[in-house]
Amino acid sequence: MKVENYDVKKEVTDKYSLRGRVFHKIREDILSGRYKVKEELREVAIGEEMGVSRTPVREAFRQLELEGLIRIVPNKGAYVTGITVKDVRDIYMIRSLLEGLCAKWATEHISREQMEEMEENIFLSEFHASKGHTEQMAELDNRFHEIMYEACNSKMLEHALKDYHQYVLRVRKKTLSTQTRSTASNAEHRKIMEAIKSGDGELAEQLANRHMINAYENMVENGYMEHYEE
Amino acid sequence: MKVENYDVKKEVTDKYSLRGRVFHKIREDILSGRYKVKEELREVAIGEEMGVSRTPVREAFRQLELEGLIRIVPNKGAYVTGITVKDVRDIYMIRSLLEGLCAKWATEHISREQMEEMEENIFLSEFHASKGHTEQMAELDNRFHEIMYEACNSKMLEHALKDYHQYVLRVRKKTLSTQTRSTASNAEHRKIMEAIKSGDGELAEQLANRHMINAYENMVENGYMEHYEE
DNA sequence: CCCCGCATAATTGTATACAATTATACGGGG
DNA sequence: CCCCGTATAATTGTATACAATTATGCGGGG
Repeated sequence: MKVENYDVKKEVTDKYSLRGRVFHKIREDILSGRYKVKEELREVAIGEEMGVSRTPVREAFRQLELEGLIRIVPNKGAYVTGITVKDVRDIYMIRSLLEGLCAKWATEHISREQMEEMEENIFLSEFHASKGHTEQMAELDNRFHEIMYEACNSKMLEHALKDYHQYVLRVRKKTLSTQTRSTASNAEHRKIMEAIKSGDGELAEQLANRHMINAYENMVENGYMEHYEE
Repeated sequence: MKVENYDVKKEVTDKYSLRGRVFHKIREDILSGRYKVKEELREVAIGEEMGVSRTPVREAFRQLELEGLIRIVPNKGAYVTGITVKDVRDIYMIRSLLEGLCAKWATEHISREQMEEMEENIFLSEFHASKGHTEQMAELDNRFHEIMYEACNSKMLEHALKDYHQYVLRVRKKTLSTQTRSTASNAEHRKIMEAIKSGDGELAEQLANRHMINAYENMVENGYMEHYEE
């Protein structure tokens, strides 16, 4: 039998099975903060809430554990994981390197459509920034990075970066609501885009690199790290 | 209720539940090559072989999917994933950056015991290399990297690197069996160790960086990439 | 001969029942 | 009053039953 679309690391896209729906719902609830850190998730409770049995809930748990959102203790239960201040720092350092690599590869492989979407993204970002539309700005910021992840032409790198991106998303909206940072962020996005467009991979790498460091330092300076533990 | 050992991303260590045993068994069978790439894994067959029902097998599947060893197609089945030539290349490029970062951080955080194990590891590697003990050499090579992962003092980075390491392990033994490469590899390990010991993080980073590139180029030159698809 | 449609078999998805383990409550001894 | 053991309840782990989906094989029409 033949299987197409052979991703090495496949994300959970099965939104239409019960397990898939449970997975995405719990994930949403964790990221949105409905479930607090270290809160215990009970299979029956979640199953009843969604009108399903424990079976799909348990399977969703197994996946959420490997996604890093919960931790399962055998014979005990499933607990929402916390991200420590150090974890966030480490992630940004790792991302700094990988986003740089991604920008370099994107320079070599970006398609016409992707380039257009990126330019459009920056145009819209600057527009919404001038209007103070924080919601759209956060959305566009996420999308900018995702375009780059997709453009780098590497399933492995794309998956890794989306993973980390998702991870720190719990606090990202707060960070971007700072007017000054979002303006600076937009300017950095524009420079990265221009470097990619001009075909200067080395420059794109350096800029993307620096972009992450700046974002991290801004978080620290503004005390956003206090949202995390330890 | 309190939960200790709060890893953000937890690996599957539950070896004593049925599901845990199934997980590790299937993983072994995939890595050892018993199951071929694209082979379909049937829940009942594996369950019968291990004398368990489908339930623990299914849960093990969900975890193996996110580990990237199998791919589950909804309502169809579970298939052993292949790694393409490009995937391997991408992983080595990513690892090059991350191993560098890891070496730099290890320089700052390595403990006395870890340093001793690392020196011992290199001593033993050189010994077994001179005797041509390929099995032990592969084991020690893996362990060298794991010591560094543990020494970097970052759960996030350690997890990511172990992940990638695991990933390319399917073909690693073959690579190391080349006498010349293993000698070169040992020399590189020694230099990395010495840089860490002397506290030169920048140098350790560069060496670890280069070490990965060399390992990759050696694979290509010796045609080991042909074990992969595409 | 090939292609299509339908019946049947095989396989996965989910629900439920029961077993094993762990948490909780209560009561007696110190 | 506290500590501890035991009984009970709650929760997770596994097996099984059934539903839904997909693969397979066969016969008829072209």
